[in-house]
Parts: sequence; C-alpha cells; structure tokens
Amino acid sequence: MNAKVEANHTYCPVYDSIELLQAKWVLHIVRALLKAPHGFNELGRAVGGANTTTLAQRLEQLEHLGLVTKTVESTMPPKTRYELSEAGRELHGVIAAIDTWAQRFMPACQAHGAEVERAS
Amino acid sequence: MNAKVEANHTYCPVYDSIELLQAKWVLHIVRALLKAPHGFNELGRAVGGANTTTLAQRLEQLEHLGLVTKTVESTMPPKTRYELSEAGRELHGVIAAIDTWAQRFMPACQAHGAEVERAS
DNA sequence: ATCGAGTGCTCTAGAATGTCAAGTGCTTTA
DNA sequence: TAAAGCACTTGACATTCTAGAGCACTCGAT
Repeated sequence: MNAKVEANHTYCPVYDSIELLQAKWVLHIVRALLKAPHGFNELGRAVGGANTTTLAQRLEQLEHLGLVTKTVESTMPPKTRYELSEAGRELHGVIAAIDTWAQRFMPACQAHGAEVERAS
Repeated sequence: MNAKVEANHTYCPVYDSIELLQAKWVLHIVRALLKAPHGFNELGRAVGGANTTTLAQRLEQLEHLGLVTKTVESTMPPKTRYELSEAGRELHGVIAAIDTWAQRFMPACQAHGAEVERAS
C-alpha cells in the first residue's frame, strides 16, 4: 500500500501489522471469520455491509498474505468459503483485546441501547 | 464516519471499537503515545510520516472521544503535548496483542532484517 | 542581526481509496 | 414464470488522505 518509510528508521514488524490491520474492513472480516467460515455475500453482511468491490479486493489481499483461505466448493451454483489460516486464527488475541477494551470504554455506544448484541 | 448500519442488527460496542481503531493512523498514534507523550510534529514523525492535515484531524477525533489529551504548554514558542487518557492507555492490551502476533506471523517483514527495532 | 531550522497548525488542490449501481450466468424457491 | 440467491466484475462517483506551501514565532549558529 504505502512503502516509503522503510528506508528511514529500521522499521519493525509491528508497524507493518498495524498497517495491515487498519485497512478498512480487515478487522471486521477477521472477527466474522473467527466465529465461522463464511461465503462471500454472507461475509459482506456479517461484516456490517461492506460493498462487494472492496470486499473482493480485501479478501484477495488477505488471501495473498496467507491470513485467509478461499475454497471454491462448486462452480456453477457458485459457492465459496472463506476461512482463516493459522496466522489468521491467531489474531483472535487481538480481537479479544479489542473486545475487552470495548466493553470497558466505549463512549459513543454506551449511551445507545445495547440489549440484544448477540446478533449474527 | 459512517453511520448506516446501526438501524439494522442491534450493533455492539466491539463493532464501533473496530471502526475507531481501523481509522488510518489511529493505532500508530496510540502505539507512539503509549511509549511517551509527544508533540505534534514529533508525533507525526514517530508515527511514520503522517501528514499534518490528517494527523490534526485524527487527533481532534481522538481527543473528542476521550482517548487522547491535548495540553498546550506555551502559546508562542508553540508547544503542545499529546498523551493518552486512561481509556487510551488501556489500549496497550490491543497493541500488545498485535505486537505478539507480529512477532510470530509477519510474512512480508520476516524476510527483511530487523535488528535494531528500538528506534525513536 | 540575519539565516536556517524547528514549533503547531490550517488551507488548497490533487491523488488514492472506497462505494454505489448495475450486470453476468446459473440455480433454487415461490 | 418470476423473483431472489450465489460470487463476483466493471465503470462512474464520493469520500478520504496526501503533498506542499504558508503563518506567526523562537532558538542556535554565523
């Protein structure tokens, strides 16, 4: 995505990971996929309504990076399955940390009503 | 930023947190600020070269959300200090998780050399 | 005393990125 | 038979980020 700092001050893997995770939808995708594998449109919905263009692109990236595995189950009534690879699954720690934090500090959302929350 | 899903399926705080954290530079800012408070330009550099416009905007958001505190120390030889509030500091768990993950799985970066890494 | 660099920002224009809407080819459900 | 689902792609459009200059001012060096 951007590659310009690297020459500067010795850059560490954490920086790159952050770059990766902050890309739009990535964390949502990981979170959804941690719960269960999903199909394409299904994933789009689970993630909160990402549009297909971006989703396809992001999934391709994640697959390329080896975080996500794509399995085509049948060609003509199209059926695909996206799931996390080992590296991807190991991100559960990150999601869990966010989860924990969210429950303690979530200014904007606390005011609203959050009763059901176990949805999808 | 975007507010369109909310009417749909009861949305949880985690979703919002992810939205928050995936905004460009936010995680970098938090990471930098976890190590120490920074001035504006200083922070821009620590973060890996965010441009001033975006940085100012992001900091304003974070301040508004109560994650970051801005202290103006002197007006005319301009001196500002940005530091994390409690909620912000508690994000160290998230950063730590990313840190751990990064050291185990960082495809693109592992190939490179990463000796010094304590920079800045 | 003047130059150059640094402080914290804001402004404008342009590049990058994400999104919407529609369409493809085919199956299942109503 | 019609409508809706699947997994995507393409092209136009919107939002977001960036580069770069500039402001008002101080400090260290020449």
